[in-house]
Amino acid sequence: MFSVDKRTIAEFMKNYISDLTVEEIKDLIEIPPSDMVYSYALPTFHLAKIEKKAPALIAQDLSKEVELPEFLNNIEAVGPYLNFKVKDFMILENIYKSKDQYGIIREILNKKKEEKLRIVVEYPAPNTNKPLHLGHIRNMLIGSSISNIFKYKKHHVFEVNLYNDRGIHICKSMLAYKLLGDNKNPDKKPDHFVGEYYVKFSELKDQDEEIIDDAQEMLKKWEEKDSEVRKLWKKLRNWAIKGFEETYKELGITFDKIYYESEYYWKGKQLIIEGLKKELFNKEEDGAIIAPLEEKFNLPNKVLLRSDGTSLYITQDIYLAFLKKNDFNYDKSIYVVGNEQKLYFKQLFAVLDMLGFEEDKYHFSYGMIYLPEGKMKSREGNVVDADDLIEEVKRLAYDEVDNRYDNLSEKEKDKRARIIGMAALKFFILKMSPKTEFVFYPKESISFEGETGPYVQYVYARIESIIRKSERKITLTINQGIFQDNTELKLIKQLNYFPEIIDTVAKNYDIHLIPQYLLTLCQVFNSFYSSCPVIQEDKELEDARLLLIRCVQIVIKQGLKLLGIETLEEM
RNA sequence: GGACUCGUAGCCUAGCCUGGAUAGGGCGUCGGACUUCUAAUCCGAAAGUCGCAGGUUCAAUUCCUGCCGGGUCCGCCA
Repeated sequence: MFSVDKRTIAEFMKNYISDLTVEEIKDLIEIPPSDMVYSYALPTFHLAKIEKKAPALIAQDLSKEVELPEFLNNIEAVGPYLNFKVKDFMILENIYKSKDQYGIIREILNKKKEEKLRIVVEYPAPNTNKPLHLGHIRNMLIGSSISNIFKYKKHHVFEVNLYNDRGIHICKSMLAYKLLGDNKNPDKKPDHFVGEYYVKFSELKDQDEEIIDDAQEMLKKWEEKDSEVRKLWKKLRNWAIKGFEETYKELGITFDKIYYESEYYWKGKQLIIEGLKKELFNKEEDGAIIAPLEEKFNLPNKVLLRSDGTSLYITQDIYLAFLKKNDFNYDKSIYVVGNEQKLYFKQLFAVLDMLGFEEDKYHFSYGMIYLPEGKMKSREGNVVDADDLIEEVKRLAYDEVDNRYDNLSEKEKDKRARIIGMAALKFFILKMSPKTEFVFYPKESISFEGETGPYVQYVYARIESIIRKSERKITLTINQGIFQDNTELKLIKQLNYFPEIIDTVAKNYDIHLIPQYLLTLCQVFNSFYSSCPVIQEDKELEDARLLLIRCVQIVIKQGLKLLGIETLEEM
């Protein structure tokens, strides 16, 4: 096997270009427009400047000068570009032999040495007083996908969750339950049950502002470990978590470790006080401890400890950073949190740096999801509930399946509905750049046509169907020069980019490149599908096309797997 | 007030970090394609001052400055 990427082309061209380094050439190489079958292109504008020759002439001269290497089909000058076409068969051979490992083929072939890192990924860190919503879904999909990608790259990944399970917001649900709950057990999904009392608290507060004092009183008792309050707290918290776990299961996510804020929130205090002793921080007249970030970091100062000496959110987060390092001895720690907390994380990381905790920390921030009526706010109840949404996409998918294949068993219909519905939901969110903010229109957003998860799954199923119907066995012994059709060549071209896409995603956290890549691949496939019959008289061509479509299938399956999306052999 | 961020056809979105081939897709609209491997598909068409104005460059959607418009955040919430 031999895998060709930008670097391979650059190393080859270095033989003919003395004015630039391999690295410089590599950075110049681009991917030609999609209607061309060339895999890579070298624009000659830079060389033109150095050599004081017309770009088109340089491309011409180079094309005459170069000796075609084994891994290329041809090299051609087109205007100011020198275009390269990677040998078709080599690409298919790479995929067919390396199977699901194709995305990391360069590592396997040892062309690329990568350090194996220990990486901690923290998400979604919900509050334990209300159910998960659409924002959490985006968070979880991003968190688990980036974890999948790092795992695929053979890093040692630890997915950790953190429960914000203490504080005034928790006591609000507790108080409402105490007053109105009649000591009932949940009669629905337990996190929804708990969430109802959070909403009920708001209603109580509308009637009587002073109820907030009772919640404060309850918080005080909680901190004093009052056994009654703790008992109530434990009951509600466990219900909430039990409910969350059902949702995690639906989404297919699991965690290696769970942190509970309640178990360590006070421990950060010690670190702050030590910092104060080292004169890293300042004590205000009223007793609050402040991190001076303005001069050194050009950030607003941050309060680390309240004037009454109690912890703030950042107090415990500072401790947690040390705790995670201690637990996992990580090389890199990733926090998947929305972009509204960008400043907060800059401040947190700055404070940690001041404390000498100079680990590799990264805030993986993503854009907020808005509703047509504005920002989602749990308190006001204008949220898209995660479980409702999951149910809805499954229901919509069920109807699609039911309309097409009425005679399937209920069990099979449900299975397909689950896999297709979840694909639609996950793909819809992951195909957009994590940075993009978007408005979610509940009725229109989930579709099964166009740029969707089911569109990609459909290609997979179509291929499976062809392979099932063909009498031939898939083999690597094909006529290597047989691919002539434009759609065949474009399909093979596209297949070659998968490993480079994976690299870019791991480097830049651009998860959406995977869905975008798969869409392009599937669009080219569907084009191929309508113009090139696979099963046919010419068995030599059939064999070659069978191999080609199997390779497409391998890449689709692995690409979707990284996104937590399953494939179906029939749909 | 300050910091950050976004503005690409009627709607949604990719490309911007690292400037280069006629700015890719999708939805919707209009017109075609199921006696042939699954039409959740494909083919074609109409639709764009890449917010506006400057600047840098052989070359700007991409980099820089200013402006206009939206959003998020800004010491004792989480």
